[in-house]
Amino acid sequence: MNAPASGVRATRQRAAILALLDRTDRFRSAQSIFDELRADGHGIGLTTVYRTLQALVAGEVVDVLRSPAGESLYRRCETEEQHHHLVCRRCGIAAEIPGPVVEAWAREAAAHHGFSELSRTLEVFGLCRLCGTR
Amino acid sequence: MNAPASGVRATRQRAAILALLDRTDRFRSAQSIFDELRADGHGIGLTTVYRTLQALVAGEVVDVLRSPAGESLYRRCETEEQHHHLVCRRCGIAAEIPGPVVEAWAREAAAHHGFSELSRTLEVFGLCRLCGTR
DNA sequence: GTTTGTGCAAATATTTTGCACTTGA
DNA sequence: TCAAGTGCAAAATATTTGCACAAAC
Repeated sequence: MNAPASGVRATRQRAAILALLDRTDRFRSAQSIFDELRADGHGIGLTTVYRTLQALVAGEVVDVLRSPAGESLYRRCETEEQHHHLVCRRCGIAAEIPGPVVEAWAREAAAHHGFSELSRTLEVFGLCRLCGTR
Repeated sequence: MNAPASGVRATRQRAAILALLDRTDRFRSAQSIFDELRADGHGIGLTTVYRTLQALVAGEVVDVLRSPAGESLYRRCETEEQHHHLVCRRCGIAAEIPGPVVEAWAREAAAHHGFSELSRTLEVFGLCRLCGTR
């Protein structure tokens, strides 16, 4: 009657993805993560990259956002608290900006209109100092 | 030497799309707009729906946003001023909420981090009073 | 009559899924 | 052992594009 010890397994692929995410501070697409891992000689499939990222997002280990172009971009969270991102649309570099102000504002607006079960989406895209200069 | 009067042409299809958008207050997908027009007996192609919506967005005649599911949703703007939306994820109904607070906040954060050429994305998804009750 | 719009079919892009095989605990 | 993870190929989804034809001005 032992519980089957269900849980996440420590695989080579998962470790490689986490390691890559840890050494970058940019939002990356699944494809670009896949490409880099392949270039680094890791054997991994694109499907696995997608599935692992999905799991990491569900576990709140990484942040996702959709780029204006419609791609999902992933990055490791720096803070535990809820926050938003200021993302460079050219290089993907991002600053985390705290969100209490917007939070309060959104909650108030929602209450006013009788909305429930909110899920916010606030991402500010722009050009970072470096990319904006070029 | 007359200028070729370049501009948007008043076509049957364009009129049908605008009429539909005028008589609804929900965010609609291109596909659902297409389906309804077809059901109403209008001859129109999905491609045309996409292309027309694109043009209307460019002309700032309609608002677009991406649903959490990754679809583009379209609705006619009610106000000229910049604003955000509180969108029901079930029925697509939406309230427009003014954005000066968030605007100021975003601009400040951007300035602080040296970002330029901003484009905000703030949409709050939730369940409207009706859908939340059911 | 010329330019812009239309619509089909095909292409693209991103992400997901079926399924047989591998691997970690 | 054996449930969980992997990866290929194929499917699914949403949107765009090439091109011949039609419609607007």
